[in-house]
Amino acid sequence: MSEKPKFYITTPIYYPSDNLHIGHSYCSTAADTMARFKKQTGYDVFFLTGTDEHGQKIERKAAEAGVTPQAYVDKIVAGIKDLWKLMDVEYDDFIRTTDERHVKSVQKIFRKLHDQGDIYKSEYEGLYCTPCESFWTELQLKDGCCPDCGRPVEKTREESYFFRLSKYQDWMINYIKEHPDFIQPASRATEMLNNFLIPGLQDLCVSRTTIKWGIPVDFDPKHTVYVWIDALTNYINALGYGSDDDSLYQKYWPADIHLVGKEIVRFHTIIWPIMLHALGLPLPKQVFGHGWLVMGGGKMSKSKGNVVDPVKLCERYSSDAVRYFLMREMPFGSDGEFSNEALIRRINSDLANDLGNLVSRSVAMNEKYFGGLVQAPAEYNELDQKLIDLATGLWEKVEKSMNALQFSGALVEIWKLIGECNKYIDLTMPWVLAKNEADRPRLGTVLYVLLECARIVAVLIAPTMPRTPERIFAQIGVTDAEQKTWESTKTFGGLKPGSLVKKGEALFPRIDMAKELELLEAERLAAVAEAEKKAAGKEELPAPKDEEKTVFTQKDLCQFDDFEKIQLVVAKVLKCEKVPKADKLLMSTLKVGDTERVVVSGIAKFYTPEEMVGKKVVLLANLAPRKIRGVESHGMLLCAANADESKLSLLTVDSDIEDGCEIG
RNA sequence: CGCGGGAUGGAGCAGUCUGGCAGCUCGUCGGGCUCAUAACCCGAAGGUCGAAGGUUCAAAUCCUUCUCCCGCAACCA
Repeated sequence: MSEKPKFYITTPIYYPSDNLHIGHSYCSTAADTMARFKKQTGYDVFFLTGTDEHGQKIERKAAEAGVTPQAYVDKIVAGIKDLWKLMDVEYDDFIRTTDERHVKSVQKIFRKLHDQGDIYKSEYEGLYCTPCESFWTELQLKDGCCPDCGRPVEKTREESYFFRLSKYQDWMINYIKEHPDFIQPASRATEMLNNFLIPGLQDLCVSRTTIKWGIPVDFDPKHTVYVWIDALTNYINALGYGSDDDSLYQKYWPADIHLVGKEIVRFHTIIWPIMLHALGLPLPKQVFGHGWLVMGGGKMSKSKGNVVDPVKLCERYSSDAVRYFLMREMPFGSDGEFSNEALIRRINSDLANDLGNLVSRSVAMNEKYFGGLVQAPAEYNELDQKLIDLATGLWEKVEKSMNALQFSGALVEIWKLIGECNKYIDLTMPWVLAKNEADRPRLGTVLYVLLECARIVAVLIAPTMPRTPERIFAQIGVTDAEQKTWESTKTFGGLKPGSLVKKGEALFPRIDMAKELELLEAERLAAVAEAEKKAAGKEELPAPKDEEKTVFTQKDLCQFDDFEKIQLVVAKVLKCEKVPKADKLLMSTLKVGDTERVVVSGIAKFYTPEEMVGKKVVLLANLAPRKIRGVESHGMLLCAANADESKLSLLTVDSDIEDGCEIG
């Protein structure tokens, strides 16, 4: 018995702080398509996905919802699993970082790295700048002082465990240079080397004492394992690495492909490999960083109402259509724009007009002219042969593209055959042949060629569109398993004469673009209104329900003397401009009584310089000056901001009062 | 001078590594066909390939400089 070659592919474990959007679907669809393709071409495939459930953000979200973190993620994860089911993402395992198996293994790995000296406890002696709230390494210090503010750094009592990334830096650089296929697309490798590796790696903080929702360090329980070791090791923990039964690990590791978004390439190509190397384990063969789906109006965000919900799209247009669009629209690896218009255009032209209509007309003619009975082909002429050669040679081109993860390229090749088939109908004109009894054999041959091509197409699109092939088979009269194998596309004649074709409903009904866009736009507006209503409700009524409450945690008490030190005054904005080479900073010239001063604030994302001018704002006047991006800032403008800083509001005075007035 | 990516007919993209008539899809216009989901097939219009300079018999492609866009990093007293 010959062993099948193995293939292990993973998606990132997604962060279930909220429902997933179309970007996550994109990544998972790609992984699923690849997994299906490999299965179809004879591999023993293991496809892993999952969720990364720890950390502060989820802790906070759960508190806002008034439930435990576990209950919170359980609910989101259930939704994620439903989504994958809806989209036919067929994983072999779904790992959750709250799984017992994962927790145990993380603790074991942490301990092992600690015992062998790769993880150490640090005290930060002399390396903390209190005003900057930043830790610095020896290398970063300027003349022994904080490189940011130039003030002396202090000691801190806060302790953390650190992973010795720096120790492996040179090894990592060499590895990347010697394995050009390790990071794909190749431009990402350059980016990693120039941006992070060559400037030098810092040791990585791998534990926190301030976060409670996470995996405790078993030999030092006041520490919680911080994201890196927790999240990244899922790829081996899911296989049972280090457990009583590590047979899956033995069989499938190292991974053939880690599919990741470009934003996390860095973690997967620097931190993760070094971790594995330190553990004495082999590295994944390839990390592929795919691009993002960007919206016309910029990145997706709730308040813009441009978050695309894959559930809605799949329900409306079928998951196969959505999967096709995602895989076809942009070359894998680069960014692509998502729009409803583009989606509908693809569905209409590629799926309805080209593929759906081809099947429909071929089947209809066979029914009309032969009562549905598939004819045995007579001799093939030159025209037939050309089409046949194209069809039977297609698998090779598709394999080549698919193996390079060029999903769109593979689909383009398949659609060339579909196009040629449509042309073939025009050239052979079956409806003319049908008029002449003598042409019956020729007519039968033409229709056979068409139906057989449809069969080949159906087999080849299966990885991307798992449902459509069966619908095509049902119409063209394919019933046997061996007519559906990858192998069967290499020779012409899989379709059996004497089978019965049967016209079914349209594979992909045409969509009325104008009407549909209008509908979708109306829905979008409704969603925005909903979001705004929610946001407004949040401000007016402190806590209407268990929904979206802002958590308030009171800090340590402060004495009146402490408060007395602070000098707040009214200031008038005379002039305001952007700080060059900084997107978040505005530089305002303020009038305070008979004096003027310049203050830099991180509010450029929320206010334009023009609208700042003339405002009467609240200034913290006696704050020590600080140089920011080359500009000396004398004080701070008071603002209110929510936790994730998606909203910010400048404090102004309620009625007209002169600048310079004290507040207190 | 932080790092990287991008600029190609109305829209979206390929081609750039390895120079050799500028290509694809959608849209527009004209024609054909009637088997089919008003679909399909053929043809046409439309681009000085972001700008300038250079190398070459020949540049979208190689070199230099510049402009604009997008990510990452930095920045939020």
